[in-house]
Amino acid sequence: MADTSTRTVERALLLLGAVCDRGAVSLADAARDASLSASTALRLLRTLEATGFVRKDDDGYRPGMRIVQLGAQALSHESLVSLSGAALDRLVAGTGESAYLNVPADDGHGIYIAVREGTHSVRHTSWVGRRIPLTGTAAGRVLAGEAPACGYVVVRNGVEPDVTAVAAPVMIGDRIAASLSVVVPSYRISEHQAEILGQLVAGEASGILNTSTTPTHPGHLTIDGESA
Amino acid sequence: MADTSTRTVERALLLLGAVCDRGAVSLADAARDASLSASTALRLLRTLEATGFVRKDDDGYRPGMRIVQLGAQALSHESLVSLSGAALDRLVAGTGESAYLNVPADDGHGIYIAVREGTHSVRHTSWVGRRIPLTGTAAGRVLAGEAPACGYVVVRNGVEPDVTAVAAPVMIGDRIAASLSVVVPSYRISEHQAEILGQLVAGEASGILNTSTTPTHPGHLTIDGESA
DNA sequence: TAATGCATTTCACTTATTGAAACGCTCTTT
DNA sequence: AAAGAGCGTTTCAATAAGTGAAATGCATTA
Repeated sequence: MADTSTRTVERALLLLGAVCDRGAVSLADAARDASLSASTALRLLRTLEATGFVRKDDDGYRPGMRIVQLGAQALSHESLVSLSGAALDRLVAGTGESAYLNVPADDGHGIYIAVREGTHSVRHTSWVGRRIPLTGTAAGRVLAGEAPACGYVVVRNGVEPDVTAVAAPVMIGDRIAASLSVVVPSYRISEHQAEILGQLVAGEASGILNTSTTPTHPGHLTIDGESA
Repeated sequence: MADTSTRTVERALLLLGAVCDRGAVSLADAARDASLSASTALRLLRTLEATGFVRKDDDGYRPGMRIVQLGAQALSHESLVSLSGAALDRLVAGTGESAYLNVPADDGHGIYIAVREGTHSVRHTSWVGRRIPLTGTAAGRVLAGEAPACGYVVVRNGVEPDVTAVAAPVMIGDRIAASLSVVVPSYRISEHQAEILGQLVAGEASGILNTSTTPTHPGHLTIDGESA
């Protein structure tokens, strides 16, 4: 045994990842992806199939019901959604604008996994499950790892005209777990205010997975003479 | 080797399921859930942890980022959501009412994984990710396996007053994969019409995973003098 | 027809998994 | 305070279980 990991399980999970990444894989492709011999890959895929994590049809192996179930559970359960709830609430309370949490989905896209609508009567609106491209959006650029040193991204009038999005990464260790963002109608926010908002969002984002740091953000930001 | 399954992997996936089911488990609880010795459970959970499928915090083991990722991928990728897209569209086109797809989530609940809003100005509304109880809702009863022989469930004024829900199971083999449903404001649909709608929904539901059967549903249902 | 690629089965090798036992720890009970 | 119970963790010898090369049959392709 190498150190403290179970090779068989690692390989099976690798295969599971390969199947989910490509949507539909042949046995041979999956085996190549995971650098396994065909016989080993077959055996492991069969186990994954028997447990419902993948399913097999004419086009090869596909993600199965169980992974959808567990993913949906993890999505709705505590995990990031509940962990980020307080931060989202604070952002809405502090700015009156809509706040979102996104995670990477299939290649080139992310999805909304948590939503808090703003309190302004004119506000940005989206929904859980919505897909966004990784390019041209603030949240997308954060998920793509393009956040600059300052820790946040501001995109004015990107794929959605008239709106300004401010996003910051939620890190889990050294990986980007999600993007926390606030989206504002552009007419309501100056570039300077967007920078300040960026710092606020970045602060909240870094606090989400830090149970140690007590969230002591003043968290009040006045945009265009309106406060919350 | 028993037949054609890898015990180690099966056990690891069992643990993964246990963790996702409960949201947060101690090592001992997880081991009990999966009928494993503590040392084995520990080793497997560490492998799951190293691969990002679970994470460990002060409260025990929780679903990790990777399961959220893969679940989101499977959700957006082909899988049920896209497979059911055409059926949902047909239901909305044929009835003007909102149509939904639900899967089981954590114990006693299901969640919406696909949504098509109806075209009537007065219509039922929900969103992807929303949780529903398994009791008192048509979709829930379907997911709980309570669909009668006729193949669909009608619930009038259940947990949500004033609405009538009609749901049918989407089967994958002999298991219930999801619930397909149409939800209508009660004042707009008679009991007789609800039964007809039930047959329509049941027909669409059975067709979702049947690539063989060409979807040849007339699919036009007139409710209360309005047609789509 | 031959050649290539895939899915599948078999099987001897031995590697990697296993679970009981023991340890330190923190609570709770006596 | 001492004893007891439960948890997370580590160790280790036994052996159960996973491994991959090779062989097979079946499609496609040249």
